Amino acid sequence: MVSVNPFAEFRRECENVLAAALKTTIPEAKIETFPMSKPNNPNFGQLASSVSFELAKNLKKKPADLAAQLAKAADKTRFVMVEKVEPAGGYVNFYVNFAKFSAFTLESIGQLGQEFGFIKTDKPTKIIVEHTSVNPLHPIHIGQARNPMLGDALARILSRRGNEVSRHYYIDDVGRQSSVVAYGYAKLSKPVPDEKADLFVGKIYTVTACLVEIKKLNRQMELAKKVEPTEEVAKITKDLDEWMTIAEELEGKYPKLFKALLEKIGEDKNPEEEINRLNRCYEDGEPNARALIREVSELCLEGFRKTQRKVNISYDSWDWESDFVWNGQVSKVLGQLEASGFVHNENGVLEFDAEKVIAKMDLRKKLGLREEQEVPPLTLVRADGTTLYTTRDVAYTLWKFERAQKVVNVIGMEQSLAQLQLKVALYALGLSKQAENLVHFGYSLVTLPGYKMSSRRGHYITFDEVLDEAVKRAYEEVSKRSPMLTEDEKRNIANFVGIGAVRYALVDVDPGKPVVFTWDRVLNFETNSAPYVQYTHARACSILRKANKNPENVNYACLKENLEHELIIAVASFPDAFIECADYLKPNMIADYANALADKFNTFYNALPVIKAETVEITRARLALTDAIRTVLSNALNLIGVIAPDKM
RNA sequence: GGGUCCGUGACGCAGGACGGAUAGCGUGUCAGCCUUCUAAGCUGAAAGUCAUGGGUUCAAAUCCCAUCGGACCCGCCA
Repeated sequence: MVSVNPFAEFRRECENVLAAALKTTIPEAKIETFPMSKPNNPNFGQLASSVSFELAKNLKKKPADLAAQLAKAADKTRFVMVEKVEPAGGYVNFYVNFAKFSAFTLESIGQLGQEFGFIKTDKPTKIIVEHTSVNPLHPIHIGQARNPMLGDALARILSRRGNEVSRHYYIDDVGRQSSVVAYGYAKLSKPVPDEKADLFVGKIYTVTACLVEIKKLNRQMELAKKVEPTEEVAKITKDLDEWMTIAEELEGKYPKLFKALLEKIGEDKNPEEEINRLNRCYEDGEPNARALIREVSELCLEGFRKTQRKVNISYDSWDWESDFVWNGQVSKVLGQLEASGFVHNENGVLEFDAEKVIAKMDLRKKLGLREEQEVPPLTLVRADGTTLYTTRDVAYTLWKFERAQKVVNVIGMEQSLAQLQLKVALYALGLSKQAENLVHFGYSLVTLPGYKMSSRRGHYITFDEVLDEAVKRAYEEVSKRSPMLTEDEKRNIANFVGIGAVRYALVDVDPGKPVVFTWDRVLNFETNSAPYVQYTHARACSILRKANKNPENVNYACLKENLEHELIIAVASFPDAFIECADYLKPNMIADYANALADKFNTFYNALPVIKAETVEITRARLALTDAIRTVLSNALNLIGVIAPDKM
């Protein structure tokens, strides 16, 4: 007998037993679903129901008496995987028949192998997962890296769930920052990078942005002094101080580049204006602007792609934001929004009245908003006629929904409001179905101790740096722990250990919680890390390798130890964990699951011999168990994009 | 000012959608375990008002309200 979800079979049997018992004892009680939970103590069995507490209320009886009654009424002749049913403390406890359940579970895992646990959904859906989408201005920094780690894990998980998943990278090349970097790049006469391209572009961006900002502040200062000298001047002075400090830092870090840009930008009276003009030309699709901005963006993306290859992440589609402006889809959607009646002109700019839509369509509850919570309006178009990010995102979202039924946007929490307004815009356009299938998967920022990372200020640690350091540290570890390995082996191990450690560390924490970046957090090679789980997997492989035989005619009944039973339950529950993590989008759960299973296996490993077990029969059964654990660890790691090695 | 998210041993975290039995794990501290399948490991000890105060309930870390503390948002930025 093979099952895709062994534990669920057991649970179903318990439910049936309980339902039948209830029918014979208290036929008048109507209970649709039985509350079933895993007791935290194995002495209470493998599943427990607190149904008696609920019944007690209406029947005015003691829960303990009801539990006893129900347990007694359980029809033993129908038991397959249930061993016994016992009342305790008001609960009805179900004990699994391990002789049968172990066989059932381990044979299922043996049969299904790499597919075990990946239960397919009843309704396969086309899903677009948009993730990363770092602006093509600077290298991906460690704060932003949380995004692809989560996004890729989500894509893997949803795809394993049986959906048709497409991974999209949205290239935001229309924003004003793109014009900033392009302006600096042009001023330097389009230099050829002498280092990784995104790093190179990032330097130009930071220095240009800084110099332009200072120039702008200086001009504002002069104006402010003429009119109202006090408050305004103080604020500008403060900003100016900050940017001057940054300028000093940048000059120290990249003296040549700084000097060159200072000189070139100095030629322009008002760089701000030049940049705005470039931005306008780009949106208009003017050929020179197009060529220039696309060139810098491509340069930067070239660097991104290298980084992505390192971490084994790929995309099915690279979507240029500018395409939606140029092909008229943005203006088309603007027209539709205007026609919806929720857009008005306010001092020359177009505003979308999200609040009005919500009130009129009675969306507050649907959107999970409180009664009194108001949603601010969204500006769609600037006075100069250029569009804003969210406006363009509406057009992009419509495009996505032409290709998928569901869209998951992996975007930082700080954009929650914009994502909400985007959704409201879909409602305004009469696209309720799409709006409901638009998911904002938000996550909190990664900060540096003391301050926020800021690309514009050049304050960041790049993802590449972290990965390189991780691999370097992993190499030192391997060399120390396994000096006998060949150089190639060490390098290979260092690579998947280092990268795995970083991936795991960024996926492991609840996305809603902020992470303060420290090296030892990301480069953890001990318990609760990818290396720990990888190591455990390698250990299991090692045993199987040394045993050198495929167990046949296994007598699973000789797995009698508590540790073995716990492991059986743990692996049998993997499908449940997978379903939950897929349907509730909880990638971090998989990391926890893998770590918990590894913990249990390591305890088992230290306590009970496999190859040198008391009898050959036990060895065979334990090998089967070890093999199942190996499979499940590997499948779990696979979901979060971490390699499960045979050896390390 | 308004809103969203968060607050769990010294530190870092899990559990929270769906309320149930003594709240898990790691780091650090202390005491141990390599002639036995990989010590990136394991065993044991000390360490908790689950931010605070109310409420709902037979039962609250979990649900509701308030307060305090932290992060983020409220832009003709993205």
